[in-house]
Amino acid sequence: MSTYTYDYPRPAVTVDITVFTFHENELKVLLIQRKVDPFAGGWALPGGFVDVDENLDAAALRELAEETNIKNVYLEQLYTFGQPERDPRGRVITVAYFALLSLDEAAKQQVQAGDDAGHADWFNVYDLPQLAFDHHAILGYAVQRLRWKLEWTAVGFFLLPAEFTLTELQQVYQTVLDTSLDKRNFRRKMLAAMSEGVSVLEETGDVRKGDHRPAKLYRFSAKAIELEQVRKRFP
Amino acid sequence: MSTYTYDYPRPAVTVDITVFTFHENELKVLLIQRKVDPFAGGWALPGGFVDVDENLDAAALRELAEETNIKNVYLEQLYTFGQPERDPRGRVITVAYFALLSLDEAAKQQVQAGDDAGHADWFNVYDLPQLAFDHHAILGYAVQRLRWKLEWTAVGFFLLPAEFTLTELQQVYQTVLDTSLDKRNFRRKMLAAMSEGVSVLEETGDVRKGDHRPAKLYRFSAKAIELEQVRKRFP
DNA sequence: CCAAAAGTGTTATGCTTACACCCATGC
DNA sequence: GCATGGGTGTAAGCATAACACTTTTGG
Repeated sequence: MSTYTYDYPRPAVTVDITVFTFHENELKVLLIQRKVDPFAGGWALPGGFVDVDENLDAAALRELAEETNIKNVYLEQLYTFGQPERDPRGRVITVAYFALLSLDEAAKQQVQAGDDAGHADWFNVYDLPQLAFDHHAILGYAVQRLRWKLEWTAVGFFLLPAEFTLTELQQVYQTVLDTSLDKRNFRRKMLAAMSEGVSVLEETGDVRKGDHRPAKLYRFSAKAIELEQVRKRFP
Repeated sequence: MSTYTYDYPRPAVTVDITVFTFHENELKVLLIQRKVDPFAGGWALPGGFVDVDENLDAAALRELAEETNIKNVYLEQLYTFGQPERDPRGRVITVAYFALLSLDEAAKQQVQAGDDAGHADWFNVYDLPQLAFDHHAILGYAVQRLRWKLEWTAVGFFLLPAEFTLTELQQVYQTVLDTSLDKRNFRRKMLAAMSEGVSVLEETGDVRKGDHRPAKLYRFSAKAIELEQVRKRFP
């Protein structure tokens, strides 16, 4: 095997990805069961080494696809964790990512473990196993970021199927923010939300039938992705 | 010289720090003039390689001290830049930091260049030279972060001397946000700002004498650092 | 007809904004 | 006494928050 030599020691660089989705009224995160030491058999965030000629974002997407078979996620960089002791194998700096997967994408895509991972599975964020490395801290940071983004931007979009009811949307908010919300105020606020003069939500015209009164279906308007940008404090 | 060998190629990891201060009504950033290629003679953000057994934050503080003689800054991680082509010497991933230095600290500390740097100097953020590498992008990102933090938290504190007038504080806001603000509304909002039930600003009882009517001096109350946390959108 | 979830308005309060004049000092 | 920056109040409009009942469907 060929080797690579440098004048100074270099840390290894990895990416780790926290993927959230929303299913059965629970906020879920995707974990893999490690096949190899350290922490063999333990649960961890998906991730792996960054190739030398590879973008960080690309590395995150590649590792996600390789280890869990997931594609088409919303992805953003979260934070870089570099405590010297965070990996018992030596110095490993990890660039943590934050990803959101909609329920229908999650259903479509078979989440299955790749080469280095035993299993891949979804866990309720509020009921987690022990995690390898400092992944608990990374996940905590990711939850914070998710809460913040949900309050101030329209990322709820990425956690839901293309069409959804207002009650489903409210459940996402309530679960992620870990609080309960007033139904009337929630609906008014959501329906009033505008992005560049265009409503964030639009009716599809369809309804979802259930055991009781059918609920109108909505979709996020195409332009409404990062809209509703953080409000300015000084006009 | 000893060498270090690995089975797979590893990127080098650096930190780069964007240090802001406020002086003579200008928002300034600290740059160093590079002595070595690439970009010898050009201006760049201070920074350098992370030691293998060193925290990322510690690396940022060490490089800042070594290259510019600056200590006692407010420091936070900004973003990690890892485009494969961002450094002509090869793959270098940089963890960018964001730092704020108060005017009196800036005055106390002789900003002077260290080993690898020709000069260190303060530049008006709105009137910059060409920067080496992707440092212009990093700086742009840092300015965004500063604007955001100034609007939503009390970081203005870190850019001013321990005691300051409300007009000086307003000038910081106006310069950083690149806008003008209503004096009465600004004062009311600042004086009303509370953190955990305690006023963010308190009068020192002293005044600053100038050419005209003396201005009351204020300080940030000790607890008022990250206070005035981002307001919740859902009660 | 009953259970269950969907859906809907009003009022009070507090915050945000826009706006113009007097005050204290040094020269 | 005058020039200069320091300092102050109010009214209108808007967004937020609290709160309970009717509607529609399936069984």
